[in-house]
Amino acid sequence: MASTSYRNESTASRRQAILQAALQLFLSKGFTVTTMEDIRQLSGASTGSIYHHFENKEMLALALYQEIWSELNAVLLQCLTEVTPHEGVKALVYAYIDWFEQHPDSGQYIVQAINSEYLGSRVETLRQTMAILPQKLFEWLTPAIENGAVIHCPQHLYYSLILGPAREYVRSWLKGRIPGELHEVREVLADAAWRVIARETDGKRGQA
Amino acid sequence: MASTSYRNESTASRRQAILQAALQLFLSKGFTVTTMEDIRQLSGASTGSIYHHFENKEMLALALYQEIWSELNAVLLQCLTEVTPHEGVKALVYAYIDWFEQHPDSGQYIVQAINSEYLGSRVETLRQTMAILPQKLFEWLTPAIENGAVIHCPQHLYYSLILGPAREYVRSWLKGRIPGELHEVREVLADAAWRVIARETDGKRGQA
Amino acid sequence: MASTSYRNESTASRRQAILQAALQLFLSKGFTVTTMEDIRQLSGASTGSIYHHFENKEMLALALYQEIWSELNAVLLQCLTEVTPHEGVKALVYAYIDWFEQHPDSGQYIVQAINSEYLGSRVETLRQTMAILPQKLFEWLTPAIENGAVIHCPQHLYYSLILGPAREYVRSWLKGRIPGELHEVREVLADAAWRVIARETDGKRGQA
Amino acid sequence: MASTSYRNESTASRRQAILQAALQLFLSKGFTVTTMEDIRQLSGASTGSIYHHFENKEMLALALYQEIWSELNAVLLQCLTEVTPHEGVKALVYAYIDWFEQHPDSGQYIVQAINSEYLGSRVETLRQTMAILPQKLFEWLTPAIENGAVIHCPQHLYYSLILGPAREYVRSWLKGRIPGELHEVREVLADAAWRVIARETDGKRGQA
DNA sequence: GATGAATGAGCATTCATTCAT
DNA sequence: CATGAATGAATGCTCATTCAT
Repeated sequence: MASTSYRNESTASRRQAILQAALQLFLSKGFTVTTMEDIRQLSGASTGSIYHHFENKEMLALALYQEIWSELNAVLLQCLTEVTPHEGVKALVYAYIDWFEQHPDSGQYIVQAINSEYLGSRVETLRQTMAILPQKLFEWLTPAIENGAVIHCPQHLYYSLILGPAREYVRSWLKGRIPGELHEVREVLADAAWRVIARETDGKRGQA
Repeated sequence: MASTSYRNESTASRRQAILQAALQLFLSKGFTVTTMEDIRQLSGASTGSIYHHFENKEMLALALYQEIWSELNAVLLQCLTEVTPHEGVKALVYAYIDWFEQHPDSGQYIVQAINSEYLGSRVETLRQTMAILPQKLFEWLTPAIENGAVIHCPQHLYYSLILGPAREYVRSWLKGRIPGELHEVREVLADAAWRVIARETDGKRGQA
Repeated sequence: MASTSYRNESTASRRQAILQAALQLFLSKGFTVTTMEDIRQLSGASTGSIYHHFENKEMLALALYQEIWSELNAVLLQCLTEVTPHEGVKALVYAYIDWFEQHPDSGQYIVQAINSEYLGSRVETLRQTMAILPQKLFEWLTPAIENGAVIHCPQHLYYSLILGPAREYVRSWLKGRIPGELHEVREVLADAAWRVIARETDGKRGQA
Repeated sequence: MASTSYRNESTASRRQAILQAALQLFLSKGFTVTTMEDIRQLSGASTGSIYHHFENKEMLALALYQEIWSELNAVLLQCLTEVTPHEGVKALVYAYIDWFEQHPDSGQYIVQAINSEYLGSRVETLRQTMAILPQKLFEWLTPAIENGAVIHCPQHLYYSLILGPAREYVRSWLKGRIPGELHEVREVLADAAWRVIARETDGKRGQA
């Protein structure tokens, strides 16, 4: 019983146990079909405890989303401490891909939950949280843009240009449509990401 | 049937009304969230009548799938009466694309239902029905294969080679990811379909 | 299909088919649990046809009771044509026992149905029908009572005295509590029945 | 529990209230005809509460059976603390009869429920529970059997020999077929029970 | 007489949520 | 913070019965 981490009875991890159980159930059965009773049993928490930590089922799904997104976000934000834009961008793509490879369940959830109806109504709440990274990224890139190392384009596009391809690839990989391991394509995607936003003087660009 | 004015639903179409209501609801709310009461109200049928026609909710979803698939199937099978393989294959792709453009709701349903959990258990029942067309297609192609007009390859591949690209494109279009109208790509896809299976004597093949 | 008599499509036997199906189902599943749909399937009749012949489920159970009771009654009434009381009484017991041995299902039904709740409200209707035999029996015995061959006692007791023991025995036999065949006890019960009501001059009576 | 005045049902007795309501309804209307709504109204519990305590209607009937059987069992087991076999056996019969006289409803239920279809499938579950008493009885009798005070016979027969007649009598009394009060026959049945299993030296046995 | 589609009240059961302890 | 009994609206489904053809 005490072997699985999410059934640890310590106060702090009770919340985590619930989130962990919800994650597994939402992924395997879907949000609608998963009952609070399912979550109660798998998490080892009592009904009341679940409602103490989360307002209701929908908010639990939302909290799960935010929890996961924060983790990923933290990992990505750390890349913005790299000294050169080239290194930073490559680190970003590497980190993005590595994180999904190491957390396929969490990754699966944030990829599919955002499109689901049950979070639809709360999506506004998420916008703020999710706007942080693109903003930070732009701020971090600003010096490079100003000194001409990076192309000049609408602010919100940098994020899509850099992580868009990786995101698309990860999505397909999660759906099982792409065999193999994610890290095999890290370098290709990272190089591409840099080439897309780098202002280059030679003719390499034409090959992309 | 039409003699009594207060019967706005003829016996034959009551079943259709239920299927039509179910289709709209399953698409807009999802299978699980849709209640039999929803279907009852939208279709105008009574609870008992729905259960008279369909064993239960799951079987209603299955029947809806089969009904739609049969329609599409009939349209496609008719193409196999074309005199030349070239015309037949092009007709097939045209018909496939046109049908989805004219029946986006039905199309949406059969595309997403097959992957859903609620039909999962009954999918075996569908296999038989769905195996008809590939088989008929192969039989129809056999003369052309034997006289060398069409390439020789494993039997079950012809269907995928001919309709696979169209299917993939339609899927994306249904998800709203591709703007524009479907029929704009009919010709391209139809030509490609023929080129893929045609045994050609000149060097055109290399360009594909 | 035509092999079992109760699925014969001829108009006359349609009613019988329904009764036969109801009998089997009421015995095996019980009245409440048996559905009209069960009866419809086993009888081969349509829903409407069942309701054409019987007002509702309760009345069907009642009609079944009366039908069976009439059969048994007819058999017993015929015994009252025997010339001597002794022969008549013995014939009565013999007929009673033989009928139950030959119609265990019908017998089971009339034995248990009379105690059930669902016929309770209609039992009054049955009283009249069921009062015929005791009355006829008394009338038939009257000459013998008057000439002293048969004891004198309250009118309604003759029936119980004569057929009571056989009835009790048959009841137990039907419940499977008594092994063996019914006719093995015919003679014992028949003799006892006569001895109970016969006015005898010797001392045999004391042994009973 | 008693501190808040508006809680007329203490937590512990809510379950009992449901069982009590079910008992009365099952006896008066029968299991099939009794609805959960009936039970809800009579017990004062909410629908959800009933299902919180009992898995479903069938399991409620089963729990009721076990609850009652346990009570009777406890009473009977206590008799096995009597010092002499003679006293113990008499106490057993007395206790059996007294319990049924004091709890005619509970008694009625366990007598008829065991033969009903709705418990049929769960009867296996009951076997274990019900095998306890005969086993304990045998163990308690063992010394007396070994020292010759009690006859030697197959183990499982002792229970039937001692309580069989009382059980049969109680059954008839419950059906209303036997007038009078149960305790009037306690002594006769208790004496008989002892005489049946006692190994006696004089000729009294022949009179039984 | 026969058919079977249609009806709708009724039932067992589920489940998110509340709240006293 | 934790517990779990309690709540009751909602849901899928059943089934006796009706009725147009």
